[in-house]
Amino acid sequence: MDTQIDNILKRSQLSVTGSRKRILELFLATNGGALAHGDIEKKTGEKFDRVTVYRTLQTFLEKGIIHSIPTVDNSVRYAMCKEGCAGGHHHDNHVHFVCSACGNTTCLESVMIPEVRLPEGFQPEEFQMVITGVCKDCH
Amino acid sequence: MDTQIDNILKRSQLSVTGSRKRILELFLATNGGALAHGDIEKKTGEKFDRVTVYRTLQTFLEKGIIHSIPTVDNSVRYAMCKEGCAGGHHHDNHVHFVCSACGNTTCLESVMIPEVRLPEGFQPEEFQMVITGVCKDCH
DNA sequence: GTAACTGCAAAATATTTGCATCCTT
DNA sequence: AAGGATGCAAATATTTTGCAGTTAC
Repeated sequence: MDTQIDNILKRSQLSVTGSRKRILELFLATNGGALAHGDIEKKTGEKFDRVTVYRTLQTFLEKGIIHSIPTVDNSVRYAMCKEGCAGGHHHDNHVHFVCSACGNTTCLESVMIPEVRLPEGFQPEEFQMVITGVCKDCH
Repeated sequence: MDTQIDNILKRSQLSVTGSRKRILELFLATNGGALAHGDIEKKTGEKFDRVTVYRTLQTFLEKGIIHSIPTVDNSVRYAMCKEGCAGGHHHDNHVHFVCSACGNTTCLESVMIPEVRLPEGFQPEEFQMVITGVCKDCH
């Protein structure tokens, strides 16, 4: 019997392997939160080679299973894509919230990015909005 | 006689030195555009030590002369702060546009970030909005 | 069995730190 | 003159690449 995780991988034509399952599981467990590369190494229990994590993230990114989130600090963070995200093209039009207290990034699924009017000549393709502040857990 | 550049540095209680002037000049010349660390090394004519660039950017950031811009790719980019940005606290509430063709980042000073309504318990402090697409020069 | 994935080693990059020297005030 | 800034060397950290061994299908 296939689990949800297996299905996600198969849908993207990826082999179902231990590390992929573990990492995907972590993303699901984080539930909308964002993970940096370092988080993944820690939270999986340091079982994988760092290289495998890099490659797995890269693969997930290409297949559209996860997307990267822009942050003001250097860190690159990833979060699971919701339905509607096909490989490459994301309709990831919700707001990301970075907590300055706990450092966690949350996808605010309920908050859509509002429309903006761009100056003449600018052709938008993708919108990203990041709000920094104090999240509801650190309040 | 003091130039604009000298004034900016003095206002932030920084010594007026060659590298700082050069880097600041570059930011002014970029006119709202954003620079990645690599751009600065290139465009100044490779005159400085890489370390100096790192430290200068760090200093400018602390003094509030520049701010960092979040991007979806890993790169960290910086742009000049406008008046109203004191050290640490920026009122940098305009939209940033990243061109997928030429790679340049532009501050769209005329485009304000619209208000959004956050879920209960989230206390916003800073808003960042990044739009990716094709800029007016690459159109 | 074959193609794809992983882990190890090592290379290539990027960033930080220490310290002696030089420049700004 | 004194403190801060720079440049060099080197230590760290991060990310990428090659390849042989292993695993999924």
